[in-house]
Amino acid sequence: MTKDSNYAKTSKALPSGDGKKKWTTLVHNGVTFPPSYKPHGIKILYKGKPVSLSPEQEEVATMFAVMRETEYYNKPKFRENFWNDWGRLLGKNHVIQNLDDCDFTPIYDWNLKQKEEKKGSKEQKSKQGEKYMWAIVDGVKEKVGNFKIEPPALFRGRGEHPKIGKLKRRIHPCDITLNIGEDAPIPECPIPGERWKDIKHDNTVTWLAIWNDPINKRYKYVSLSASSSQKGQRDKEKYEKARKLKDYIDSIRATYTKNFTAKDVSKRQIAVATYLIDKLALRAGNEKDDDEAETVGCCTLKVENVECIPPNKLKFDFLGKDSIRYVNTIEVEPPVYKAIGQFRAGKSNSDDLFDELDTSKLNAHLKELMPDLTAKVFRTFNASITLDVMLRQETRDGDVDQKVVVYEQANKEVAIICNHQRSVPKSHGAQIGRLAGKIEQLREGLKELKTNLERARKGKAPLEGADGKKTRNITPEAWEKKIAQQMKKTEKLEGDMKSKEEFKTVSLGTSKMNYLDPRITVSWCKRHEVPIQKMFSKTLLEKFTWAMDVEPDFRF
DNA sequence: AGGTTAACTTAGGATTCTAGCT
DNA sequence: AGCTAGAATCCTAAGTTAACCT
Repeated sequence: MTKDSNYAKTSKALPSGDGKKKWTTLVHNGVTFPPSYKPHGIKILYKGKPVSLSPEQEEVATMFAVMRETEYYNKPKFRENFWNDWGRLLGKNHVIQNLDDCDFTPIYDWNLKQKEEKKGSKEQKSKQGEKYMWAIVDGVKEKVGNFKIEPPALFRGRGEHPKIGKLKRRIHPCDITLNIGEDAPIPECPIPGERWKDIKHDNTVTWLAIWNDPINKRYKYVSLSASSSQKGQRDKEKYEKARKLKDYIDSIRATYTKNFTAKDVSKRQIAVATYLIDKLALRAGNEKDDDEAETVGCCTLKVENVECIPPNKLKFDFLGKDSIRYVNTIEVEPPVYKAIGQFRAGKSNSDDLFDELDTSKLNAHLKELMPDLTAKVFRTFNASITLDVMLRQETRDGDVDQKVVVYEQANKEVAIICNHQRSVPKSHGAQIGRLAGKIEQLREGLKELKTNLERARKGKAPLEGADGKKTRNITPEAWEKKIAQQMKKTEKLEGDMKSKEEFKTVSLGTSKMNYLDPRITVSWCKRHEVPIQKMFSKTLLEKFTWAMDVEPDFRF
């Protein structure tokens, strides 16, 4: 027992997850910290003249300088917030009086060169930190997820976040509370002369370390990796709950359909909101503070986010999680159309569509329909059932690659339902260009082949190739075969190009990682003799170990 | 009843790795 | 062998949920 630690006893925890016991023994080595700042001494220019900076001022200037090629750099809010924090470090009487007269090019160039040099000498990928990588939970060695404490940086919030560009200060051991087994040795603080904030022994929670985020008023946690049995267990429970929804969904749908026309507005709003969450896989939509980006989910939809298009279509247009835009026009049952019209009536654009509703009321209602049901369960359900049904319907006998295409098609459908997007890859334009070029080349080649076919039919020798090479003298049938091959090749490339264009903003990974019950994929692989390695990367295989022994006839 | 806090899941972008090409 | 596109992994922001507080 190490109850004689020098650390203050923490007062009883407030809400702590579900309060259930998460482990019996827990041993780990704490966390690591980024290296302290090494000043480079490169001077920036102010109104064209070099300026010396203190190491602290230089560190923050460097964070800004290296972001020159990012979208953030020219955002007024980003510059304003950065200048606020950096200006404070410079002090009121500093030579530098405004940001726009600063030229960070010397530091930017220095950084480019550093990166180049690092690439050249790809040494030191040493396994330092190896000991931090593992925890022992109930006697089992498990991987730790994120034992590296976040380095200081300029805050990169998504979308129009009011705090972008603010300095996220360095985290020290005195910010970190560790959670560890009572009998485990307390990890030595990795920074000499410093000490942890606190040590806890709370086995009702899963985190190993916690600190307060300096930018937003929220906690950051260190916990086990997704491959741990603890996380695996939770993951399985999540999918089991979503499967349970299958038994209730018909009655839930009947209930909300009936309530589309309820007299009570609140009841009607709950019905329509539940419908949207079910049909469109919308997120619940919690209230957000003024110091966050303005995004919405179902319960926080504004009047301006939903347009009624006669006779019975709704157009949704809003910024959701991560400020990703959701645009979708759907046809709805007339009672839904009518209800939405009623909710919009007499309000201004920025008013709440569901003024009688919030996530706690909604979830409270869902719990009456099915034990432990919450809004997010519908997303999991929708995604997984879609994959299960599509794979059963679409998979044909054939080669593995064709089956994988079917899977990706289903995966893509899910990603679209869930609105999982990515930004267009930088090289997308070039890639499309290259494909188009190849297709053009093939078409030219095709012309030549056709000419030669005609000539062969007339008994003439083939033309000299465009590349100046002599072409063999072959039969018309052989030319026809070549032409058919070439056309197939062209069609394939055209297909590639079309799907590349279609997929350019669709992100498949998020649903695979978080929404698709891995047992659907594993059982499908077993039924169709597709190696599971083809579907899951190494880390996903580790995350989904709990699903690997599923029966081939598993249905979600 | 509504606000706050805590804990855990989900998310896209950045960075790093790797396989399949010249 | 060296390059590079795309995949994999890393990073950390931004959601959801429920219990507690007032």
